[in-house]
Amino acid sequence: MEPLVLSPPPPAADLSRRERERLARRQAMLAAALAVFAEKGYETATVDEIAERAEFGKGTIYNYFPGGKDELYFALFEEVVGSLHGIIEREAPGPEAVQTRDDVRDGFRRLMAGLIEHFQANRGVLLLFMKDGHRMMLQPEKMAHFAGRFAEIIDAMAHPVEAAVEAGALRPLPPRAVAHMIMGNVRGYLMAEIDADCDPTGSTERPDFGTPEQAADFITTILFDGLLAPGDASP
Amino acid sequence: MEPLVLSPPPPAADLSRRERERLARRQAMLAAALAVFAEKGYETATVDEIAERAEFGKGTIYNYFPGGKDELYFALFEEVVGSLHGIIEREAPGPEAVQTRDDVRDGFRRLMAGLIEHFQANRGVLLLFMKDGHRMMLQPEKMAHFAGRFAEIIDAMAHPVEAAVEAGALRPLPPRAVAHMIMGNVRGYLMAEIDADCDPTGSTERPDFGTPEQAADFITTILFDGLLAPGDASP
DNA sequence: TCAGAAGGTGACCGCCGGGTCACCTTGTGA
DNA sequence: TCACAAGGTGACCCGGCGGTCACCTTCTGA
Repeated sequence: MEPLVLSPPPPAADLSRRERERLARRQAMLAAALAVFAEKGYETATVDEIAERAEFGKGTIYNYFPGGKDELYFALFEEVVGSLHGIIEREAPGPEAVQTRDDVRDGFRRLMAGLIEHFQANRGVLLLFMKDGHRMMLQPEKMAHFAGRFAEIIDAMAHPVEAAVEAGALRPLPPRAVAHMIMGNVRGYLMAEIDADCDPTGSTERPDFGTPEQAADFITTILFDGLLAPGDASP
Repeated sequence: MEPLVLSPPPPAADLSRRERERLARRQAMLAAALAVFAEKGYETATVDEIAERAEFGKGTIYNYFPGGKDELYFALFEEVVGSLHGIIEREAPGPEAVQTRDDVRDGFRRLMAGLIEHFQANRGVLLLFMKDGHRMMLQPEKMAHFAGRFAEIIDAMAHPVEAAVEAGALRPLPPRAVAHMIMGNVRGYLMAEIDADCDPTGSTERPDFGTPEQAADFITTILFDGLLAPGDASP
């Protein structure tokens, strides 16, 4: 079993043994739930299997997550969206680092490499999003919440884009649309990799750039430099 | 209810009335199934609802699709993958139309506009893919089939890319990887549009280029010309 | 008009999985 | 060692859904 993101109790200091154990069990359940959701998708995953994989009785799951399957899923979603947000805030280039074309190019290349590395190490997380991200549009009240969280992430990415546009280093395009594109391409690359892994026949093309750095280079070349062969200045 | 793709009986000529009616009913069932699958996703969709929306009894569905839910889904998938393939084969620029940088740029811009237009008019189709495309990785024998179909689509798109690379109009990058990126960006744009539509709060950014032409322009600019502000020749 | 075929129908079956709760295990303090 | 509390457990309940089939409607041809 992979380690998964699932921060080990982040402010875990000075708690009674009881409380620490309770927290640890909670984490174990979330880890099992992530694995099962990622593998089966929300609908097909069963609480029984989550309980079994976490090595608890089904009832115990409901002690920790009275909301059952739903609550497990949403708790995971929060952790995941939080870590994604964290990576972007931490690794995105600041306004001072996007003044020149070379800087902005390199800044985003590094950010993308970081995202790819993170999600390669935590596939379950990505699959969780990809397989069931759309399922929650069925509950309007939750949809609003998730839309908000996603918007935060896009915003975090759009800020350096906007700064770069203002500095004249990037084309004057809508920053959030550009942020969307960048995120979408990282996601697309990761999904292609996962598809290739799942495909026993090998007819799905495996991206032939193995390391996060190579993948980020590829995406950066296309998105920032453009597909067209270099010649005189672009239009 | 939208018209949906679902080709009206393509070689519908000279059939007995019985046969024509049977075909028409089959199409109606597929259309209903597409609507329900797109709305609910495969797992959540019920055969009862498909039957109800098609205005048939549940048993009748099983007369036409003995395999039940699965068979309906896969029949749809075939239709959809076929139409996608058709669009690409029809609208992709031929080898003679990708010799110069301007030609290849414009050729792909038009192809992308065509894809976007098609999927905007047939949202259900896109959602069908997006929501449940990954579900079938659970059945290895079917997974192989779908991987093959997807590979065909990527291939169809990779051919003009390869020709353009050979002509020196595009950077020398792996053609299939590039094809993947182009498809991925079209898909990403469409998904963003759908997300925005589904989001009642409006906190999801709506892409502010309404027509397929504008959207294709945006994607073309980024993918082909690059995000970096034009200056001296790109690296 | 009627007999028979073709085929649509929905009540019904059985399974499956989310959620509950009475029971029992484990750990604690006296 | 015992009594009690804390809390983990899984057998059980029940609603929902995929799939079936005996029935009935409808259409056809004589």
